[in-house]
Amino acid sequence: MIKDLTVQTQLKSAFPFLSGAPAHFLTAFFESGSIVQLEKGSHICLEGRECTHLALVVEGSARVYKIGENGREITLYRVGFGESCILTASCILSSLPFPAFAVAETPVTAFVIPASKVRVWLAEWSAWREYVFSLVAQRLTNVISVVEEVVFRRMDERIANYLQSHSTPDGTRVSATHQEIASDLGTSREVVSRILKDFESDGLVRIARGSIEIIDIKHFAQRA
Amino acid sequence: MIKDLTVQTQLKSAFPFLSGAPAHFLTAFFESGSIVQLEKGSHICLEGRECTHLALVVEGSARVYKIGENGREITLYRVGFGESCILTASCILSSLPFPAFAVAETPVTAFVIPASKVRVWLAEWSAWREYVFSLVAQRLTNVISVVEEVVFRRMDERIANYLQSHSTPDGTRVSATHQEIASDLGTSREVVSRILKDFESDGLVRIARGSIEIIDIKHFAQRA
DNA sequence: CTCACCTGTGTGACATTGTCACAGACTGCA
DNA sequence: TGCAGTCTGTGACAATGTCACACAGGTGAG
Repeated sequence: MIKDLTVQTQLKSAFPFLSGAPAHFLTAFFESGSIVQLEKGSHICLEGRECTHLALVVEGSARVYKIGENGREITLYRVGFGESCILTASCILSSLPFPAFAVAETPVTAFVIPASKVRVWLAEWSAWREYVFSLVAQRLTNVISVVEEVVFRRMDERIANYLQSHSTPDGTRVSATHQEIASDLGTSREVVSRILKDFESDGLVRIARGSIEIIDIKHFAQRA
Repeated sequence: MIKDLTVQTQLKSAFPFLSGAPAHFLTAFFESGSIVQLEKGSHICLEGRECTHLALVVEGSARVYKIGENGREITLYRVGFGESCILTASCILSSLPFPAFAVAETPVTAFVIPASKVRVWLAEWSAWREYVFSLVAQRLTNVISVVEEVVFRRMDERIANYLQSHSTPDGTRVSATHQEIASDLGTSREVVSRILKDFESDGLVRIARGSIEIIDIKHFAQRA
């Protein structure tokens, strides 16, 4: 139950479908859910678990990933501001177990609503339905593009891309360990180290402990 | 518009959500759509195209796949009896372009309904909503397991699995060319040939043109 | 301060998988 | 029979994954 008006305002800004919602839905929405705070590193959903609640992220970011027997990982997608752990929704609706892990990468503030409400609102509340549907659809196309990357792209290209999209706004620095990059891309740390080393000897980047500096942005972009 | 009662019966058996549907939905359903026949090999959806209709498969099977620059392919999933090209639905709902190819693997009979109806019924018809939702959710978990396979499993294991799940009921024969197997698994024909050859020299299978015979089911199962 | 310890990175050897260029083998049809 | 198209086999090499281990930098305890 959310009574605090500033929190309500915060939720409205994160979830545009709330603006313009009929008053009774809005009331029901705030009444049914509650705000939870998750520490960095805490698990949100566990593989194989049933999902009884849906978490809508108000602040922070969570990583949804798969993990192999050997300990290698691959990130499927991230859940951030205004999004929700939609795989949960998908489990709620198809009654399948959750097929991956989700972990908070930063401290996460989320609004949590019970599965039963998720279903009911889908029937009655068109904006809610569209929100959920389009999120699931986006995840599907998203995961499909992960498949495409993994199957068809070369590792150096993928790493170059990764560095570009994770760089500081000026495009010169990336804060990440080799292991973190490897876990996102579904490869091993050694491979990342090796390829970064190649980039470095080509004069494209400078490697430091825990960060990479892109020193030849123009040529680097060609690799990506 | 479907008037033929035997066709209506056929549709009802393929799509259980029609049984027990309110009469006006049933009428609207049969009025809005039409049956199409697709030849084997014909394309259903093309990558990057917008989707204006949703196809519900009554008979036959279609393959949804990605294709890389080098011509390599990987199958994301198949659409068969009672299912629908749900990626289309997902495009309809999120207004994203279709991110893959779909092709009829056998002659396909499908019931085609316009995108506008898909949306309208979602709001009003709970059985329809559940059908569409759970299908999208299934695809999502499905594609996620493709990612898992591709990233974490060894090729020999994946091929062994493939042969098992595509074998005749008695589990002894598989009708497929090496290229077909490769296209499903997202690898190249040479790799499939090589690994099958290994299986053959281990006495597990016998290779013929266009088919593979599993001659040591017990030991073969251990590879999978 | 020094040392043990933890995390992050570098490296070589080898296995697996992908790519390329061909060769050969089988099938259906003229 | 001979030809064309499809399917499979093979060797060389490149890219990636795995394993074992070395080393470097920082940090806290003593």
